[in-house]
Amino acid sequence: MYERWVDAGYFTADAESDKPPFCIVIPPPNVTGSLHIGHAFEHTLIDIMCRRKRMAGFETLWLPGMDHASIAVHALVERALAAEGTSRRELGREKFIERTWEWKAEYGGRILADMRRLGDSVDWTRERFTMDERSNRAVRTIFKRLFDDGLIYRAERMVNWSPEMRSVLSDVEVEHREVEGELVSMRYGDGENAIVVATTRVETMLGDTAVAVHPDDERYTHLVGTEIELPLVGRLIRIVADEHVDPSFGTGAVKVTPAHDPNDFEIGRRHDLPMPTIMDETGKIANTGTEFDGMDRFEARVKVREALAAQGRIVAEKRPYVHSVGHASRGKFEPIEPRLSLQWFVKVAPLAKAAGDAVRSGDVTVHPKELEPRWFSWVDNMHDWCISRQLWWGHRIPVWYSPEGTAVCLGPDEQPPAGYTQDEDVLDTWFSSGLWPFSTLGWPEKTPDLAKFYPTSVLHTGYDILFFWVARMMMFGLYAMDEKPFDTISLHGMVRDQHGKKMSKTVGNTVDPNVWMDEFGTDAVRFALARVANPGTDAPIGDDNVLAARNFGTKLWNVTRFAMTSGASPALPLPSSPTDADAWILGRLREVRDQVDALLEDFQFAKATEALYHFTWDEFCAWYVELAKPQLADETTADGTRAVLGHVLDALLRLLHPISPFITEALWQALTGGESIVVAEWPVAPGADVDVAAARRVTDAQKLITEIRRFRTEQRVPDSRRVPARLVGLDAAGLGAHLESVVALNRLEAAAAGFAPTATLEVALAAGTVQVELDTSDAIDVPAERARLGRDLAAAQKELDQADKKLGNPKFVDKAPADIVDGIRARRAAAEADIERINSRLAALPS
RNA sequence: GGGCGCGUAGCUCAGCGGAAGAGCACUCGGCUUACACCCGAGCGGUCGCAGGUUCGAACCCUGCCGCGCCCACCA
Repeated sequence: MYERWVDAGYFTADAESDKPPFCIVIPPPNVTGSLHIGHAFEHTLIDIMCRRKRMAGFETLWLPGMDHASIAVHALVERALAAEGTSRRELGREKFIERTWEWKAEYGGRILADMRRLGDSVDWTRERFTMDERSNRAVRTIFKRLFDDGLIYRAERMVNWSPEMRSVLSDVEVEHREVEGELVSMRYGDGENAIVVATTRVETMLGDTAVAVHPDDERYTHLVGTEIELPLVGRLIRIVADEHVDPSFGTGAVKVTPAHDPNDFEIGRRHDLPMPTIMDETGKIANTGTEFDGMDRFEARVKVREALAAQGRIVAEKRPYVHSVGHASRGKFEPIEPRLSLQWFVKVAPLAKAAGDAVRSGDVTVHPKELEPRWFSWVDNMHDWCISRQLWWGHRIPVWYSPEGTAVCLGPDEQPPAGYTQDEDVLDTWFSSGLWPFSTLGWPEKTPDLAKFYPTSVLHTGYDILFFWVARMMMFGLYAMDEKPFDTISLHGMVRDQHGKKMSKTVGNTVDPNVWMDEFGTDAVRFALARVANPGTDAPIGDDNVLAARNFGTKLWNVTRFAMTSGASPALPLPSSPTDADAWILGRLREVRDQVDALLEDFQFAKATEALYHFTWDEFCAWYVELAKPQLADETTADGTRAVLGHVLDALLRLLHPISPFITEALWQALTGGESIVVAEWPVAPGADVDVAAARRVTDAQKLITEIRRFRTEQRVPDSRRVPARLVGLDAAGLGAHLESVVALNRLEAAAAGFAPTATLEVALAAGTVQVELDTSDAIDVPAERARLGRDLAAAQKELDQADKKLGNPKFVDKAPADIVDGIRARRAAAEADIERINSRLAALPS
C-alpha cells in the first residue's frame, strides 16, 4: 500500500561550463522490502541518461537521498510494531524515533544495495542526506522566511482528517473514489414547518446547526429566519438562505454541518453559525450529549438512521447511491473525514503563480508537452497547502509557544526562550522534499556545490508525482533561490502488467524486479524496461518482454564471441577500400548512432532501445556478419573485415552500455582490452559520408539472397543440400563482388561441367535483373512454384493497379509534387516488368 | 462537470499526409563450424464508426460509440 510512496530522481547538466553536465539522482526508496518495479523503471531511465552523459564527457554525481525513505521506513516500523503487539503511542515518541533510526540505517543500506544491483552509475562521494542537522537547517530557514513573509499561517480550517492515522492530510493525498453508499432523506420539524433534507452521512446530522435553502426558493420563503428542532438532539437550528444551495437538487433544502463538511463550513461562516465538532480524532462520535457518543462513525451512521426511522422521520432511502468519497491515499485507504481543525498552512497563491509562469514563459519545459495542461490546472487552482501532520517522524514545526500561548517562529540558529515548548506537529514530507534541489547542496549556506549545480537541467520522474513533489520543488526553488530548480521536467508513466492493466496487489499482477533479475539478469530487466519507456506513457511489461531482452543479451554475447574468434579488433585500421558490406554497415552505424543520440536527448528511451535492437540483430548479426564470413575467408578482405567488425562492435557496445551496463562492460573489455566501458567515450559521428551506392548494392544482394531462400523453401529443398547454380547478369547488376555471399548464404555451389538447371529464377533488382539457374536435382514442384509465382504476380498486379489509378487521375499528376509522381511512374514500370517476367516464367513451367 | 489521452495483426504497442510495421504468439522447414535464449520461410489488418478537407488520409477537421487517466466542495 505504500509501494508508490516516492519514486523520483533528477539529474542536472550545465552545458555552459567546462565540465558541463553532471547528475544528481535520488535513489527511490521502497517499503515492500526490496526494489519495486516502478522504482527499477525510473532508476533505469535515469541511469541511462547519466551513463550516456558521463560517456560524453560530463561530470556525474549521485546524491543518494534518504529523506523520503525515512517516511517509508516510518510506515514499516509501524507495521512491525503492530506485529509485536505494541504501538508507537505505547512506545513513546523518543523510543519510537530511536527505533526508526535503526530501521532506517538497515533499510537505507538495503535500498542502496538494490540500486547497485540494478547497475547504477553512482559516485559514492556524497554522504547521505538524511533528516540530519543540514536538512533541519534548511527546513527551519525556509519555514522562518515564509513565516516572516506572511506565507505561513495557522488557522482553524476544514481539513482532510484520517482517523486511522490520526492526522491531517493535504488535498493531494486524498483520492476520490466512487463508492456505493446511501442517500437518506429525512424530515426535520413537523407540520407546517416540516422540511426534508438528504444526506449520505446520516451521522453528521448530530452536528447540524442549520438548514439552508436558496434565497429565491419560494417553497421555503416563509421558513427562512425561523428555527426548527433538530431531531434526536433537541437543539434548535436556524433556517438560512444561501446562494450556494441548488434549488433543483432534491428538495432544495440542505442540512448544514459546519464542522464536518467543507461547503457547510462556508455556509456556517457566512451565517455566523455555531460549529460544534461531533467527532473525535479517531472518528468516534463525541460531545453530542446523545446515546451515540463513543460510537464509530460508520456504526453511528446506521444507529442514527434507525433512531430517526423509529421516529418516522426517514422519508426516503436510496441504496445503493453511488457517489464520490475521498479516501486516504496512504495507510489503509479509509474514507477521510472532513474535520474542523487548527493547522498550519502555506499561502500558496503567489508561489504557485510563479511556478505556473515559469512553464508558461517557456523558462521551464514539460516533456511530453501533453502533460502541460495538467500542470497548469493544478498550479493555477491550488488551494492553500496544509503542512502540519500529527505524525511523529519528520521535521517538527519550528514554532514555540509560551505558557500563555504566545507563538514564536525560530530560525535555525535561534533558541526558544525558557519555558517555551515546541509545536508537537511535524511537517508534511513534501515540504522538506520540496527543498531537495538546493538543500542537498548545502543551502542556506552559499556552498560551492550550490553555485555549481543549481539550477539543474532535467528533472525526471513519474507523472504521478507531479503535484506532490515537482510542484513543490518548483515553488520553493523559485521562492528560496529566486531561480527555477530545473530547465526540463521529463515525465515517464507507470509500469503496467503485460496486458496494460494497473499493477495491484489485490489483483495479484505485480511483478518483483528482483525475481526477474535473478531469472533473466539485470541487463535484461533494464533493457526490457527501457524498451517500453515512451515519454509520459504507461509501460506494459511482462515475462515475455524480459525474456526477449535476455535473448538479446545472449545474441550480443554470441556475436562478440564470433567476432573475437575471427580476430576482430577495433585497434586495426579500417580498410582504405572497404567492401560494399563494410561501407554499408559503417554507414548504418553512423545513422543509428545519430538516431540514438537524438532520441535519448529527447527522452525517447523506447525508440532508442528499439533502434539499437534492430540494428544489432537484423542488420549487424543477420546480415553483416553473414556477409563478413566469405570476406574473412578471402585474404584480400580479411584484415579489413576484422577491423570493421571490431570497429562496429566497439561502437555498438558503447551505444548499448547505458541500457545494459553489465554485459557490455564484460564484452567491451574483452574486445578492446580497455579498462572500463563506463569511462569509454560515447561514440562520435565518423567524418566519412555514408556510401549510398554501396548501400544500394547491399540492398540488392539482400533481395537476391532472400528470393533464392524463398524459392528453396517453397520447393522444399533441404537446407543441408548444396545446390549447383549459375548466376547470370550479376556483373551487369553491379553485384559481381557479391557472388561469394550469394553462394554462401544460399548454400549454393558452382555449376560443374554438364550443369543442367531444373529451375530458373529471375530477380529484378535496382540495377538490373539477375537470372538464377539452379539444379535442384529433382523435377521442381510445379504447383508450389506456380503458387509462389502467383503470389508474386498478384502483388505486382496490385501495385500496377494502384499506380494506374493514381496516374490516371489528372489532378494527381497535376498537383502532386514531381518527385512523388516520378516515384509512382517508376513503381508502375517496375510492376509492369515484374508482371511480364512472372507471366513468362509461368508460361515456361511444365503443365 | 472540466482537462488529457487512447481505440492499428490473436496480445502489447510503434507509425501521425504520399507503397500498412515491430515484439510476443501462431504455421512450415532446419542441430548451415557465433548463437536452438538460434536460423530460414510464412500466415495474419476495409488502421473503432460516420461524415468532411486534400490530387492523396491510419495520419488533418467535425460528430458519434467504447475505454483509460487526472482534476473538481453538489447535499
